[in-house]
Amino acid sequence: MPRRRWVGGCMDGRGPMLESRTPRGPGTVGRGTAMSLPFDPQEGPVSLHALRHSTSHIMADAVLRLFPEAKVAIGPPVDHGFYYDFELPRPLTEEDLPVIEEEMRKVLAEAGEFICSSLSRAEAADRLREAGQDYKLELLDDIPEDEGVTFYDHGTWSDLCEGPHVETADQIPANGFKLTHTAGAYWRGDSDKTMLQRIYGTAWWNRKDLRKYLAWLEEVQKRDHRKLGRELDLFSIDPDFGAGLVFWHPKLGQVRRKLEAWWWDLHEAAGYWPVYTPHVAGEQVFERSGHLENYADMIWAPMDVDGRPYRVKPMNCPGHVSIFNSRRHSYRDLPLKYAELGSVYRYEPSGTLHGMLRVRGFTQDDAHIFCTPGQLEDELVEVLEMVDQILSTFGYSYTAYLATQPEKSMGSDEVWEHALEALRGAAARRDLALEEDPGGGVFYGPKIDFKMRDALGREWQGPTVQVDFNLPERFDLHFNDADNQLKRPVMVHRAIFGSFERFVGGLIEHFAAWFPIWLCPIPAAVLPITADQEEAAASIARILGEAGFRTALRTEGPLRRRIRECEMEKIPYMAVLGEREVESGTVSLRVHGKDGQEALSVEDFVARLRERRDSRALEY
RNA sequence: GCUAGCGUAGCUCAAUUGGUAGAGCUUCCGCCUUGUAAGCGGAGGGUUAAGGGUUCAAGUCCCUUCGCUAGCUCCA
Repeated sequence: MPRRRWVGGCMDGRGPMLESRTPRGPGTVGRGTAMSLPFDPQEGPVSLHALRHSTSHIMADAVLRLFPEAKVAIGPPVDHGFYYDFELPRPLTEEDLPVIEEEMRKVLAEAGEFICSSLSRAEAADRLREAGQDYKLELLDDIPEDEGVTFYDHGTWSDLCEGPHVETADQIPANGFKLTHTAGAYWRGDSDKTMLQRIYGTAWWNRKDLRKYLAWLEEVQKRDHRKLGRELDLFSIDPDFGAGLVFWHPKLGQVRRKLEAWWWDLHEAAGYWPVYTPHVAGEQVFERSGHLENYADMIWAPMDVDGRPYRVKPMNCPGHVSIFNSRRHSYRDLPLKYAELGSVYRYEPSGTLHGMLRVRGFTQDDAHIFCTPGQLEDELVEVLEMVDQILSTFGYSYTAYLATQPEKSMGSDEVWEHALEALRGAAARRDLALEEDPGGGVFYGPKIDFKMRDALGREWQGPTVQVDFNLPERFDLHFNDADNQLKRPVMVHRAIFGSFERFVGGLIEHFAAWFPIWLCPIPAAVLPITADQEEAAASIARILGEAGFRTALRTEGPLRRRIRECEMEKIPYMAVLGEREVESGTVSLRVHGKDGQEALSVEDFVARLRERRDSRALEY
């Protein structure tokens, strides 16, 4: 939640944040991906937050002038801007936005001061009823009896609102805001309630900041993994096969292979064992696991095999549990760590699908740790270590959130306490700061979720480490302890990439598809200037290929054109070969993102590629 | 799933008030022999997402289905 700072106006408005709820929202680029834009800490003398909130009032005023019969709902500030929800006589189109903006400038010219006033509930209700503002009346009803009711007025506009706002309309720059898009939004975020029309806008202290933000948005669009995926032939989705099912094309397949190989290396070194489990299972498995009961909506419909219902797996855990349960375990066996790149299928509503980021079939980098309660903390330390190693390799910074016991949960308080202690203890040993998310845990156990920040400052849902009390109970897991008593093992569920689809989709945007050498599908191109250098070029390409670097040998067409083509294909290294180079046994190296060229020997070129690859360097 | 919008060649886009589809790039074939982000010429390519309807006539209007986009709800 963005920090709220008081700015001007009066202090009456201490009620619930009528309009300032929704930390999620707008800034979300690419829906449903759990990304949200960072809140810009750069604030002027008056809070940007207040500026945006006030701009949303100005917009509501303008909309009511254009549509006098409109009803208003809520209009909070959000990351980078604001929105306001309306019930309108007709659907809005893109063409309406400039018209509303124009009207806003007129409102701005006459708005004057933002005045806050405290009203009695009766007065407030009268005022809203008179205005026919039913949604606001509903909000009024929800304000607790012991809290004050405030209105914010400017010009002829009056709105039930907690504030805070700017002091006068003069503080809102006429060239610092822009309406960006419209969308549907349920009243109170409830899919059973009316669908309202939401208008999103962005607002800044000046034109320069606005332009900077718009340029940033443009960059976001340029990096959209769907756009790059098409342009660079990375992946596709074929409606004949089904929405939300991803085809990894050769170049992206190569990226994934490298990730997988590295992932397995790390896991083997950490004592995980690879396991493989079936993609379908008799329905009773998911009945017993509780998935059918708790996640019925996301499990694909059953298929009939010999008169018995089978399901495509939505999770890998029951499979790993089955392996664990296939024999008796001594405490000496523990911890047991099973790892699988497990493909799962989940039904996601059609409207939520989004490129590789939100799909219906995906592969998790899944692993389950079965251990004794006493081993839990050590195991968690190791997981946190691996999380850090993996995320920092890509240059992601991250924040960790500890989700504690929710109201509805299973397992004794004692068990929860032990697990939380282990999570906290592990974090402390790693010097990992934990943001608390009280009550945010899943019903079956506490967890640490990571949010990672990408090159554009956007937040993505990252790794997760969850302690699970549910499955060991449901599948009656046990091990024989040193005192010859059968005991319940603790089960830890963890994924670091999350899913390859989402993670790699994110990587495409994070790197703008300029993958580091160790992942880059085609790290180098060799370009002979004329046919006379073709033979030498082919030999260099062969040397690079033997060293493990896929290399493009491009001989057709003018050099300038080939360079352009390689640049557009995002090949970071281009070795140009002319008469001079062949004579001296060098290449003229053109490196993406660097000006000019450097001459170096073929050996040095290979050495440089090796160094970048083996160190998993982020720079070329 | 919901609200709104969209679906024209492999890609990016055109097609006056309904009058039977056009460009650039890509691809292919020639020519050009290239010094650091587009050399020149020619050719090929579309049952306008699919199906149905209105009309003398539908890319354009209506309906259904599929898919996509912005959000909402939900999620790895």
